[in-house]
Amino acid sequence: MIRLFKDDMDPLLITESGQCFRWCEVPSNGKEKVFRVAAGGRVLFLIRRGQELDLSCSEEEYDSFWSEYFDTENDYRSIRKSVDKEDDFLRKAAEAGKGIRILRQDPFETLISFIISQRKNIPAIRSSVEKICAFAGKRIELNKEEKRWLKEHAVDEAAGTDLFSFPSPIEILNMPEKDLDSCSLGYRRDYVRRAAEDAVSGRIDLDRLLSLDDEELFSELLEIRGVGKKVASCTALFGFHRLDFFPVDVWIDRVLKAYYPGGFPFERYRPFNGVMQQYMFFYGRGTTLV
DNA sequence: AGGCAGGTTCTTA
DNA sequence: TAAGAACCTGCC
Repeated sequence: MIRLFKDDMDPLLITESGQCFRWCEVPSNGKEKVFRVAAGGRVLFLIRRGQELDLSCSEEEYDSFWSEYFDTENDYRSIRKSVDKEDDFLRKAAEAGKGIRILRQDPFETLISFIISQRKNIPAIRSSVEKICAFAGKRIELNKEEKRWLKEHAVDEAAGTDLFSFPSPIEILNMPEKDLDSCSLGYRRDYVRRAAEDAVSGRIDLDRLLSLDDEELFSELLEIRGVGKKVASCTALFGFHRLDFFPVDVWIDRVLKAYYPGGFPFERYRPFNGVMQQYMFFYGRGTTLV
């Protein structure tokens, strides 16, 4: 199906944005880049043509799941427009990051993914996450229409096979020890297992966290082993869709030091500081900072 | 071959 | 309250 986006939507930038680890470009013999995302126990393939998106899903599935996942409620163009004209760096960053959206990802998947992310580079994070899915997730089968879509767009069949959902807490808990050991988690393994245990036992109640305000949510996330300020902010921003969180990692730290020695104007961009963070992260990583 | 990667925890002063 | 070391693993 085809969907027209009124504002920003670029699968390439989202794949590279660092907010998600299960987006990727898949090999295709066609002229256009084809992207794939696994989320919510489903898989979707996408091609962008300007403002248009060619999607492998049905209209019903789009309306019932992907539309919300893409956060179509928010107008990112207007958020970009709010950038201070005098702020040269942020203006350029927002222009370069046009197409990034903050996805509405699953809280548990986001929590585990960012626990894994500490002291790892992005390819290593992706690799660990995929291994966990393959060991403990449920296999995702494509239906006829989706297979036909792949054929029509000259996508290698392999891109649609051996796909797995991100496991639930109980599925992670049920993993044989040797399987979890094979996910290259290193010292993060115990954090992951413990978070899964606590989610199963109810010591961590993600549904309850949904109802908390930003400040309460943040302090509750910090209680989780292996979760510090950075991981808690990322989980709140990407997993709970709290758009005002502003995770500070090594890249953002460099940006802040180089361009905002007097401090970043958080008051100005409330409640969308997290969106600005994404632009700054993306642009800062792509540019060489002094 | 040794250092480092989207941090957090633990120890020490 | 703050600085410093240790931590798994893979990759250059």
